[in-house]
Amino acid sequence: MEISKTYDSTQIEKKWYAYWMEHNFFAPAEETDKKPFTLLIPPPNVTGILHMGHVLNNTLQDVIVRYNRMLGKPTLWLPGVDHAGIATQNMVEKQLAEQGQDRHKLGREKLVELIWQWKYEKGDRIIEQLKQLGCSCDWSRLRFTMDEMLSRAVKEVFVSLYEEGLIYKGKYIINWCPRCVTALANDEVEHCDEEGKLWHIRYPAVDGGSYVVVATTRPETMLGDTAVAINPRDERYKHLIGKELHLPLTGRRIPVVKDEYVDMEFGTGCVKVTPAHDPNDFEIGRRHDLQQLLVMDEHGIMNAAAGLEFEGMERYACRRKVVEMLTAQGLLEKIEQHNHAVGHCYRCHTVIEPYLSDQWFVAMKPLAERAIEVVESGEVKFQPERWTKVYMHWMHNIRDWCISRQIWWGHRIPAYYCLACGHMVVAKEVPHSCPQCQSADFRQDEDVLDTWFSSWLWPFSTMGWPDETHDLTRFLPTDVLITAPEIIYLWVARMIMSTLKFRGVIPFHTVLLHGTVRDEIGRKMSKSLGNSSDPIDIIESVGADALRFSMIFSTPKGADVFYTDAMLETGRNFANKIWNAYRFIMMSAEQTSFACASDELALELADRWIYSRLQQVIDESREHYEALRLNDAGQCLFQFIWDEFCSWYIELAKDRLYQRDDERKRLTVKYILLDVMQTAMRLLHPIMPFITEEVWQSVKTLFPMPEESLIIAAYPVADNALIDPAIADEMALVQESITAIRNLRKQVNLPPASEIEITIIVGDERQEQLYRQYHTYLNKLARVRQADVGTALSKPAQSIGAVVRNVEIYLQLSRLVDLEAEKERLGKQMEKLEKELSAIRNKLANENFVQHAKAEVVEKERAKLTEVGTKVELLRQQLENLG
RNA sequence: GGGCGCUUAGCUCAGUUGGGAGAGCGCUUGCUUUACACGCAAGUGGUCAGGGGUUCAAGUCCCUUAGCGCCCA
Repeated sequence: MEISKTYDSTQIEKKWYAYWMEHNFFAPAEETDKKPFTLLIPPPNVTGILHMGHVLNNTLQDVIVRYNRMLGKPTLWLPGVDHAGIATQNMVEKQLAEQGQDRHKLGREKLVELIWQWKYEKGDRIIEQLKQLGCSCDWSRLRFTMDEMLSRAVKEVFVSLYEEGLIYKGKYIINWCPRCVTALANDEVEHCDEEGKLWHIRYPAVDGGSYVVVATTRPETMLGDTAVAINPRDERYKHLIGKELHLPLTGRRIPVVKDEYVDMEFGTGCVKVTPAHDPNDFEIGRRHDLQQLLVMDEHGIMNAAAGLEFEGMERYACRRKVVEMLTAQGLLEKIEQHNHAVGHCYRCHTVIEPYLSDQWFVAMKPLAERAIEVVESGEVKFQPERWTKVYMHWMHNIRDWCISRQIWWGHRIPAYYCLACGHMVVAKEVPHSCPQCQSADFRQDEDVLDTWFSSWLWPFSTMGWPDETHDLTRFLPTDVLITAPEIIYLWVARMIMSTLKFRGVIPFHTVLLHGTVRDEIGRKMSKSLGNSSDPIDIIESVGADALRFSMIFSTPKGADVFYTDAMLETGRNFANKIWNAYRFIMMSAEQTSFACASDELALELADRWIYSRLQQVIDESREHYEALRLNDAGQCLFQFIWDEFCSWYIELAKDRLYQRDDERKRLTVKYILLDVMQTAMRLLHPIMPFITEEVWQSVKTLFPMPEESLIIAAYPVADNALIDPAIADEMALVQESITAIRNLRKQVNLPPASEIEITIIVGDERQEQLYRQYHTYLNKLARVRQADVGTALSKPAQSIGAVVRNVEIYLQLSRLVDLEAEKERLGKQMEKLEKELSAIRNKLANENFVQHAKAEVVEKERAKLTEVGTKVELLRQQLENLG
C-alpha cells in the first residue's frame, strides 16, 4: 500500500462527506424508541458567506452532534437559513442601483420576485460551505424562514397574539433608519460612544427680558419642540412655571411644563421637549398632552413643518444651518464637548433617528413570566452560568417589541383594511367581506414583520407546527442550543417565550454561549474591517479537520478566541502526526491477517500501560464532551495520541515489530497498535471527522470491526479492569529513567547514535527486576548497550550521575569528567529540591496543618517528604563524590 | 450612570468542589535515528496586575486600587 508522506486532506474530505450523505447517516434513526438528541442550528442569513464566527459556532455544534450520534442516540441536527429581511433587500437594491434602477420604479411584486430569484441562484452558498466544514446536519430537513411551512406558523402566531390582545398597532417613537427607511427594534440598534457637542440655546420668554437655556446634542430637533420641561423640585426655575417661551427660528410659542423625568444635574436642568423625535420627550409629551410635531421625513430630510428655510435639507445640513442662525441671532450661549452613545443601524451603520410613526408591537411582559420561571427553576440552563444574569436582567426589564418593518422582503403583516370603510381585519387569509360594511375590497398592510418574528418560532415552526407532526412530538424539546451571547435577547429569550406560549414546553434544556472570534489585536472579525480570513481558503489549504481542531483546541468554553493563522498549524501538524502514525502502523501491519484474538496476546509493560492510559482517556474524553468542555477533550486526546501513543508506545513497539524470533510478540504488538489506533480514532472523530474516518476504515481492512462507518460507530466505553496504577507507576519509573539518561547524554554531547554503558543503583529487588526485564526499552530509547543493575553497586569512576526517585543512574565516560560543569549542574538541581523539601517540612511541622487538613493531603505530603528527602540525600552524595 | 467580565511564561491563553503553577506557539542546544523536519530529543522561562482580609493552606473565596474589554441605560 502506498501512503503519502504528508497528509493531503482535499480528496479525503470530499470522499467521506459524499459517502456519509450517500448512506444517509446524518438523518436520525427512525425505527428506535430511544430518546433522540436534537440540536437546532442558529440559522445563518441567506445572504451570508461563511466567516470565522460561523466556523466556531458550527464546529462546536457538529462535535456535540457527532459525539451523541456515536453514543447511539437517534440524532437530529436541524439546519436552516433565515431570510434576513433588511440585509437581503439592501443587497438586491444595491444591485438594482448599479443598473440605474430602484425598487420604487420596479414595484413591490417585481422586487420580491427578484429576491427569490437571487435566493435560488446564490442564496444557499453558506449551506455548501457548512458541508465543506463537515457539518452533519440532516439536509433533507433544511428549512428557510420564508418557506410555506414557516410562513404558516408566522401567520398563525400573529393572528392568535392579536386576538389575545398581545399584538397591537399604534403611533410610537421607534428607532428609525433613514437609509433603510424602516423601523428597527431596540436590539437592532448598536450604540457606540462618539465625541459630540452639547449646544446651549437660549429660548426667550414671551413676556420679555428673561430667557431659559436648554442643552441639546441634536439642535435641528428644536424645530419640532413643543415645550420646555423643568423638574418641579427645581428651585431655580420655579418662576417659569406656566409661562410661555418664544421658540427661536420658528415664530412659535411653547409652554414650560414641569415633569419629574427632568434631571436637574444634567445640562442646564431645562429640557427642550420634542415629542415626535425623542422617546423620553414622547413620554413627557403624552403626560402633558403636547402636540407631536414631525419635522423630518422618512429619509431624514426636513419637511414643511420644519419651516420654509429648512424644508428639503438633509438633517445634518439643517443642524449646521440651525447653529449658524442661532449664533447670528445671539441665541447660542455656548458649545461644550460631550461624549455620548449614538445609536447606529446594525445593518448599515447609519445613525438612527428616533421617529414617530405607526408601528406594530408585541406586548412582552405577559410572555416573559414563564420564561423567567423556567430559567429560575433550572429547566433551562445557560452555560457559562454568568449569562443567566444577563438573561434575567433583560427579562425583568422587558419592553414591547416593535415588529413592523417598512420594507418589502419578509412576511407581510396579515392585516387587511377595508377599502370602503377603512375597517381593519387581522386574519390568516384575505377576508371575503368586511364585517362592518360587507365590502369585498381590501388592501393588505404594507409592512412586513421583523425577521426575528419568524426566527423566534424556529423550535416548532421548523417541525411543521401548527400541525401536530411526528417530528414535533419526537424532537421537541430539543437538547442543546449553541449560539453567541449577542443574540440572547434577539433570539434565545424570544424562542423560550414563544415555545412556552405555543407549545407549553421549553425549546431546549441547555444554552451554550460561546465567545466571539477576534483578530490578533482583539477586534471582532468582520467583513467590513477586512480582518477575517476566508475559512474556505483555509479548508482548501489545510483541511477542515485542521481548522476544526485548531478552533476547538484554542477555544475554552465560553471564551473569546483570538484567531491567527498561526494557530492553524497546531491542527495541521496534528493531522499530519496522526497520518504518519497510521502510515507507520499500516506499513508494519500489512501482510498480517488478524486471526489473533485479544486473549492470546503476550502483553508486557508498555502494552498494559498504553491500555491502562487508553481507558482513562476514554473516561476523560467522555466527561469533557458531556460537560461541553470541548477544548479539554481536544487537549486530552492531542496529548494522548501525540505524547503517549506516538512518542512512547510506537517507539517501544519497534523492537518487537522488527525482531524475527517471536511471532506471538510481533502479532501482539501489531494487534495493539491497530486496536489503540482505531479506538483513538473513535475518540477523536467528533472533532476531526474526516481523517479519523479515513484511518479507521483503513485499519478496518486488517482489524475487523462490526460497524459500517466511524460516524455511526460506538463511542468507546472504558474497561476499568484495564486501569492499573501499579503498571502506570512502573512505566513512569522507566520513562523518568530514560529521560534522565537522555539528559546525561546531552550533558556531555554524545552523538545520538553512540551506545553507552550505565550503572543503575536501585533501592529494591523489584526495581532491579524491572530494569533487567525491560532493558530493551532503555536500549531502544536511550541507546543503552549495557546496564549494570543492583542494590549494592558503587558509583563507577569517571561518570556523571542523576537521581530518579530513589534510584541512582550513572553514565560511564571514556574521558575525564568536567568536574566544574558537573558540580554546577547537580548544584542547581539541589537548590530546587532543597527549596521543595523545606516547604514540605514546614508544612508538616505546622500542627495546624496536620490537624486541619484532610488525612489524604497530609499523607501525600509525608510521602513527598520521603521521596524528595531520599533524592536530596542521594544527590548530596553524588556532589560529595565530586570532591 | 447601572451590570458583567478580564489582568497567570516572550506571545495567545487553560487552570471545574481551596491542598503538586500548565498547554500551544516562540526561544536555546543537539539531531536527515528506515512513520512524521507539519519531525525527534534535551532544556530555558512565571512576585499568578497592586494592596488588604478569611483559612492550617489562596492563581482559586471576600474586600479594595489600577488598567482593559463588553452589554444595558
